[in-house]
Amino acid sequence: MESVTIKDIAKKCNVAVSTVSRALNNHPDINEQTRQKILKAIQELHYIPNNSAQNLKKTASKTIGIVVKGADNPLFAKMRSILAENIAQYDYDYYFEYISIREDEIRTALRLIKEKRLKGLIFLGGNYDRKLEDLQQLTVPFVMSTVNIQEEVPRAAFSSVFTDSYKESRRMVEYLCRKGFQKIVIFAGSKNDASVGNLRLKGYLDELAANQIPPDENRIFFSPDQAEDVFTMENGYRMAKKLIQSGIAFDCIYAIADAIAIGACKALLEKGIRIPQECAVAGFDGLDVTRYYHPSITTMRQPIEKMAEESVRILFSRLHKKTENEHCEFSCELLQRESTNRER
Amino acid sequence: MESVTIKDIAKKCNVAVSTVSRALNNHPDINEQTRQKILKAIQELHYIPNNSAQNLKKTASKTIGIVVKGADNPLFAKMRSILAENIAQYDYDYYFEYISIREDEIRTALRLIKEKRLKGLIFLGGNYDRKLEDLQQLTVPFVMSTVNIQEEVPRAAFSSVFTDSYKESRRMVEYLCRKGFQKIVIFAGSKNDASVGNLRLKGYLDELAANQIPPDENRIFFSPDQAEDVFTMENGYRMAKKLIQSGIAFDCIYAIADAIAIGACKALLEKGIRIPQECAVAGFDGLDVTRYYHPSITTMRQPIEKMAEESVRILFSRLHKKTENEHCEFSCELLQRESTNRER
DNA sequence: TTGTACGCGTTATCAT
DNA sequence: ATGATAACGCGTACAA
Repeated sequence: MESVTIKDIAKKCNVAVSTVSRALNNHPDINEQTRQKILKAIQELHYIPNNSAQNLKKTASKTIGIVVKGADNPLFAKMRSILAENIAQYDYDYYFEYISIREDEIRTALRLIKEKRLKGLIFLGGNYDRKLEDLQQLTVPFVMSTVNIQEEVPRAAFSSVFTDSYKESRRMVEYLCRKGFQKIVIFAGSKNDASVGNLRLKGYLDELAANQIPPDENRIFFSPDQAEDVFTMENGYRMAKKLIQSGIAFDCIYAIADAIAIGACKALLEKGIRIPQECAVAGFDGLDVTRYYHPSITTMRQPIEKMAEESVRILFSRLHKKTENEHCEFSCELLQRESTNRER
Repeated sequence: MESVTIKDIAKKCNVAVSTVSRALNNHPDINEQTRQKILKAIQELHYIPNNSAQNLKKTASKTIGIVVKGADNPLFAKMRSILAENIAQYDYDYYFEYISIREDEIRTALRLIKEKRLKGLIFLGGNYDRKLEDLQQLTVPFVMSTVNIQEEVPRAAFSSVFTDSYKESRRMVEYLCRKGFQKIVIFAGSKNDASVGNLRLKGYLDELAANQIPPDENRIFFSPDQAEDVFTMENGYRMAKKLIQSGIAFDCIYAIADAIAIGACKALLEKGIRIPQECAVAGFDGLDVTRYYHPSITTMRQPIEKMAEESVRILFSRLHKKTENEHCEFSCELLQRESTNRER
């Protein structure tokens, strides 16, 4: 049970703990022989430094923390590796912390700053209704990546990298209208959604209005209230079943997320409803699988690779050059695929 | 920069640090008034305990560590929540650590045991060629979940929850043979694979032999050597393209992972090759998306929910009842879907 | 080049 | 009920 500490190494080698510490941290002023002796002892006793003690002692570290909210979001899996690569290029370490949708990312961040002596932070995902007060507690530079922050919060209080969910949603609906679809059903998030789901719905409504298509409550399908189950294929599948049963007329389904779109496709195809001839389908986010589905699915791709790179760039610009907070908006890429490819 | 510590709280409240500590940790012997006063100060100053210091001081904790190797493996995403729920039922905390394929999970575990004063460990993913010596370093009970350990290692040295990749692979191939497929191509892992990929390939070869089908080197397609890119749709897509171009005759593709199967399906469908009429497709693991693909994809589903539950059960049996190491094998469920549903 | 001693923030063990 | 203090494992300033 009792694990081997730096003292055990020191004792075994007949040196002081400080000498062991020097050997560990590659200090220059140490005899090569004693260093080798110590390294050997470390090997033999399977010594591993206690990171808690290290962090407690250290007054600073070259570490960037990344708080990921929603570990199962497939978008974030890709960003992870890119963030890691880019941060490593600055000769910094990084530390990922995954939290669930229910946890408070600011609180998590505060804990990490203390615990790991972080130099900076990157947030992936999270709520867009943060208060200024919350943000001001953060004592190190940080970048909100793929998060929409409420407009009331002064932009000088934080950096961000984002896409405009509302605008891009309008773009998608504008494209669908241009394609000639008249009866576009939306598979939205839950009614109490305070995040991208709501913004995308708003974009849908406004763009329909702009195209002189009167809004129809029957064509809005809300997800169940459990936030966990919204971005799933099963959810899309169920909503499409309900739609088909309802008898409501439709020629296109616009899902606010790709997973929902895939579930919808399956329900349609099962019923022998052809895509896009009888019903088109469009998703959102640009998951890889939309390309490999058959038919391939039209989607609005978020440039997550570039967004990850830019997040790191902004953070280190703040860190090294003491620059002000920056905000960088990225445009989505409309990927026109088979699922909406119908001649007018 | 200077964060608020327990001393600051003590000073503000005119009490000793030990009193603050008592308030924090719900000690019984403390005046309710002073407790309230302290709690209020904590709120106001936004105090958060330094977890490193806590862990350093604590001699024990009620925490289970979970080392996840391969964060992007979609299988593990689901197990996460189930593990969390089950551990919480025992009134224990849990701590997830995600590591890449290249990192050493034993080393990570050793570090965590010290750092977090872990009571037990669960491993998700990881190599199956661990040595006894490695395992013996672990000073707390642990369960290898969804990992295959080399057979030379004495079973008394560890607990495990697993499916038999070799056997289940044979079952899949046996099913495909029974369905009457004669020219089954396998999309395998990389040539130097030392894990499930290799075992599934072996199962394929042996089962073909058992069905008097002579092995054909041309029907074995290896993935490129970069381990990162094996379990991807793109990999399956490319392999299928190569297969089609090669002119090799085939009536079925068996992919050692669902993602690979999906990529393969797309390549076939793009070329107008009908599934399963002209070529059947089968995957492995039981990802949700196989059900929603069109055609739905036959796969061998790992009962990950039950496996997660059992892992926790075994661990706490070891912890509480001091039981010996256990090994629990789970059977996969063959999900017969449209992609192989052809009349003989 | 190496050893001694202090402090990081917290909890536990004594006193009071 | 509360306060003073040692100890957790490590890094570092300073002394030797």
